[in-house]
Amino acid sequence: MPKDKKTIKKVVASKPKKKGYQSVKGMHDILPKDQLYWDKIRTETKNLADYYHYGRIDTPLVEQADLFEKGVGEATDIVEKQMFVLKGGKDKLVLRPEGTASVVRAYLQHGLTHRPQPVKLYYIGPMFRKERPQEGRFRQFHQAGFEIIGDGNDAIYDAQIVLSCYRLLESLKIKKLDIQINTIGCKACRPDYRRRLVDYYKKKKVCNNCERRLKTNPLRILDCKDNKCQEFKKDAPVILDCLCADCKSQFKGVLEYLEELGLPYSLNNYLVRGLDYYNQTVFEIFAEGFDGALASGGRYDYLAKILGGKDASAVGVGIGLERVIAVMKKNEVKLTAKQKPKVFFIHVGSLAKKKSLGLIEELKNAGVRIGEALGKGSLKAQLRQADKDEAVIALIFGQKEAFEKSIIIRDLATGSQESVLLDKFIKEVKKKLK
RNA sequence: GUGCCUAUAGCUCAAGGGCAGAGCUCCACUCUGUGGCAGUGGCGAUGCGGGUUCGAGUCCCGUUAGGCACCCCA
Repeated sequence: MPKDKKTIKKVVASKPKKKGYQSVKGMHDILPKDQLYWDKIRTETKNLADYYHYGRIDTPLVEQADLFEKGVGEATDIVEKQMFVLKGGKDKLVLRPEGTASVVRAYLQHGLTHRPQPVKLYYIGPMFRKERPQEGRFRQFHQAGFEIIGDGNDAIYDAQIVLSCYRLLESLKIKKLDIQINTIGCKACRPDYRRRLVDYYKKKKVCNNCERRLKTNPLRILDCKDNKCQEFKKDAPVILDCLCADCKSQFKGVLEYLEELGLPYSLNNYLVRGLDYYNQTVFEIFAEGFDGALASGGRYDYLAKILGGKDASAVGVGIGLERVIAVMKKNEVKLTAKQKPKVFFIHVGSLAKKKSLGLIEELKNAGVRIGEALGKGSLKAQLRQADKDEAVIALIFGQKEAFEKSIIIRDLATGSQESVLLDKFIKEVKKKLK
């Protein structure tokens, strides 16, 4: 009986269980089409790192939760609620939410403290934070990072980190870069500033969020978006007035180096960072095409000590690669795609098909890159493919050719073709390509 | 984590509660060993699970994913 077509379809379709799997929230596949961007980023990062002598370091994706709780800060959102905690086992393990703590851990663990200081390292890899995803913010995302560890808090290292990051973004054709920079003082002077800030804001009617920030992280009040809070900001104490002599001269030094380099920076006394380990220099880099920061970093002189190691001043930066790619796409940065092969191999018939893999090997050994559609049966389909791939010449190898030990070389633009013997066809192909 | 918006074919988009459609892509044929162009045909979808209804892509609830604004951050 011709029952309703739709009903039949539904019954059939619903039989084989569910529809299928999809990648989990905030985690994405990177398809071949997008690998162009990633290749570009990887090569530019490596080139720059080689030039400035950063050694590559890869640390595990999984670390002790402790490392970040101590390092990044117990009260930060990242640690408090954004870490992926692994179930099972007696240790509390987490997927790393950022790179710096791991790098410092490795620095201490492997005695890099006994290498010539400073130790300069770079990394590139995935990080994990359990946030609500939106554009430029994912649960698995990638960062490239540069770190300079050891040898005191010389301002020239801060400048070199900013420079490295800036040049990398430049090499990726990201335009209208804006470096925002600030200092947040040190153990000696920050508490003083913090106190003055709290005293000031305690008397104001700040928004609910800032009410909370007042207790957890008062410096954060400074970048509140609430209108009233913005107003209060005008008369709020300024960090620069509270700096100790060392912090003052350190910051001055950083700015002087940046000026010497001609890097365009703007002073932003309201810039603070969310991670606890920062001190003195903090900076973020912005570009047209994305609202948030593309990269951010700063000095973290206390981290090594916090992690139980010896004192080691350090400065570093992390670059959000998905954000970089978002900007590259908006700027329509052109990437040179891998050149398509100009020669296309076509087989006809089973005998020829049998010999085709071997022939292609010969061409490969001779350095001729080749396109093919070996699984397709008809000559027509293969030629159509050759056309789509924008091949210049086609090599047609059929039953007859297999017997005669020859092959047809066809010029795809003109349609003219000739048969040549197999022992000299490679030479002919190379001649045609010139 | 909070609030709001969205979800139809591989892609871009249609369909007043009443037969799920188009363009592009892909595949095939016209042309059985010769491509592009053209013509013809084909594959292929209402994210998932419930509910209301004679009838749901359309209305309601839940869920998953995406986006926006927060929070926060790369």
